[in-house]
Amino acid sequence: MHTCTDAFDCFVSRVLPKRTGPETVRLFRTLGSHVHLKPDRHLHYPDDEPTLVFLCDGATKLVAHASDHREQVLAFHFTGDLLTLPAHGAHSYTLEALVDCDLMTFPYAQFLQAAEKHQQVLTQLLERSTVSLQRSREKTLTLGRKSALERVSSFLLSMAERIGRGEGSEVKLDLPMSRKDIADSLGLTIETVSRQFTLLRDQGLIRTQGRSGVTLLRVDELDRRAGHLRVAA
Amino acid sequence: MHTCTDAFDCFVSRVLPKRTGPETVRLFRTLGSHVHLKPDRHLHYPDDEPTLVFLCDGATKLVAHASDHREQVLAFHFTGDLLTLPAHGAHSYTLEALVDCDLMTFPYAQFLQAAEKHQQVLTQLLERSTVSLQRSREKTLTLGRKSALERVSSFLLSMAERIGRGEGSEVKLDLPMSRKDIADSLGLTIETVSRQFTLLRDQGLIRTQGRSGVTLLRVDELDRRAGHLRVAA
DNA sequence: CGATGGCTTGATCCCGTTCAATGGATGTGG
DNA sequence: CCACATCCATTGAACGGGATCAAGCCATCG
Repeated sequence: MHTCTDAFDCFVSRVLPKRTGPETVRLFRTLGSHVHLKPDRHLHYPDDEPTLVFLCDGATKLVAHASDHREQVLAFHFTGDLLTLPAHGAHSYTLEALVDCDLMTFPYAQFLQAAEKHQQVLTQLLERSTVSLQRSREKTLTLGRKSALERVSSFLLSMAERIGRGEGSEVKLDLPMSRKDIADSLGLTIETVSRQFTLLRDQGLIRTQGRSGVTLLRVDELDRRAGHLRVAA
Repeated sequence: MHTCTDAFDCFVSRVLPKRTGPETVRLFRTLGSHVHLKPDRHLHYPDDEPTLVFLCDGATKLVAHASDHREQVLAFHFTGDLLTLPAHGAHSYTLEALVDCDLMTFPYAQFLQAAEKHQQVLTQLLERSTVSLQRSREKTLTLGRKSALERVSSFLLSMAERIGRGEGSEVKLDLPMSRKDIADSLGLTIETVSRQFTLLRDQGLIRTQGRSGVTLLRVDELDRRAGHLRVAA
């Protein structure tokens, strides 16, 4: 763990307002640490206080751990995402890399204090926190009231929005997470996820290439399968 | 819907910093509306932009609606809570009163603009948003990986924290929500929730009085039943 | 090209749902 | 203040979707 100019610069340009004074930039630099994570490794952070993480490059999963070694993936994150790792309470949390990752970490309380005089940073934190909350709420609905097929359809549509490359009416995806990760995110088992992929493939809604490649062929039909109220145009 | 000094004053004292200038208070007053909701009625709000709600008094549930008339309770709120109603996307949302409620509503974007010069308000919004996110994440774990008994135990412990009255080693609860609401919050059916209540009663962990009264007799055992990693002291 | 680990497919089981009936708390009119 | 009606909660029996257990399959990498 050392301070790396590259990653920090990435943080500055993506999170701090354009015209931030050099002394403020220096303050944030003293608070932040650069960490590189290899796939399947998790971030070590103090478990008694929250940590703010900026994902400069890569993809991660935020995992909650319950008793009996059960795991639930709370969220996936991609390049440019800003996230807060909660202090451990009734459950514990880990941030794990799906691919090689570069991230900047900050002690949450100190970061907030430093940001207090810069409402643009606060506003941005609030905005991103709201987006996270919104995603988490959608996931709550998905886990609470949807069937396996609906969950997998929702997942694919959600990934399409975040990392999909549109090609005409199709959307191409290169999933950085394994079937196990998807299952842990949707409250299902590997086997069930696999069966839903097969089902969607047999219905002609998706095409799969190898382990990580997925092409969405009929987004409208997926919306319907996902149990969405409004179907995308 | 009209401007009511009482409810607004409640908002001012609970959300705005102590020394807020009268012109700022006036600005927030022009943005906010006071609404009284009777039990089972829901708040009407524009579905294309988020709304900020301060719950002056009462208890509400935030409900997400999927296709096929399925409902998922995303969160319960109690007196003093500040919450954001999202704009409708793939799903729609309603805020419904569990008991008589007084609330102040603000257009989110305008509220944020008014708050921009007052970082204490921003900080508070951020703080409350973080708490909501944290609760939502706990719920995600609960819905994704826990059994019916664990879910109901988690629910009771969570309610104990928020509206419980400790009496010695016992905690007394007066639940404002019905079994249906609890079921919709936990991704279960009324019948299953009822069965878990019976189970916990038979095991001597809780006592029930009428429909809404619950006394937690063994918090430590409930923690264990809830699948928590750490058991409360 | 062969080994490894993840993915897919199949058979059986179980927890929570569904359907159905009973029980009991709350509230109203006599 | 009690009888009754209503609605919610509880209890029971049967069903089903996804989990579990168990093989095979095939991408990916040495």
